[in-house]
Amino acid sequence: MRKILSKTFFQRNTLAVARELLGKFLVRKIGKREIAGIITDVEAYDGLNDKASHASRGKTKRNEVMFRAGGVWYVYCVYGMYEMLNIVTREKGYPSAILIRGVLADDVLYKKTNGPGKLTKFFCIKRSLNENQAQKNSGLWIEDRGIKIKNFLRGKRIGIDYAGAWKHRLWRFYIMVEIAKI
DNA sequence: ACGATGATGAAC
DNA sequence: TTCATCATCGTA
Repeated sequence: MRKILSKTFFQRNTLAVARELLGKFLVRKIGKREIAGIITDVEAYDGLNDKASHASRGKTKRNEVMFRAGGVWYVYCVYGMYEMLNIVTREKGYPSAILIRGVLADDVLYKKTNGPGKLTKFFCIKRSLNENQAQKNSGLWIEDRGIKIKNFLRGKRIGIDYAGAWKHRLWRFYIMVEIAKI
């Protein structure tokens, strides 16, 4: 089973989408080469009130894509070095997105993709993908390949100590993966 | 524990 | 135009 997730999947409650992204496949195609990995770690950033979200201080040039209808990529640079990959959710006008923090491709690649900055580096994801649809024509999309995640963990979002009370929200969803010794 | 490294947004 | 901040990572 291989089904590319459509706009309607993303244009729903952000926390529900985040939870359901666990076990889906992130697929990257550059030329003839295709690489894919199971999504294992995500964080939700939802609405204007969420003080951890870029949207909390209103619309800016950078976060404008978060206000669009769900199903497009939001890619930005943090700490001057790392690209962060987010998928926009909800309907047009509601700012929200999900940060993809971890992907399991294979045992070797896992070590390289355990973290949002490493993930984008090894999937060759750059800011040129910002605003693009999560569909084949952009070279980056998400597929349902039939994996069902029964047990997952929730936790606080990483690196948002500035967010006041919002830093305690359990809006990180992730699964632990046992890695065989290489 | 800390420095790298540069885009961003708010202040001036 | 300046300046503090930052959804991180590698090294120690």
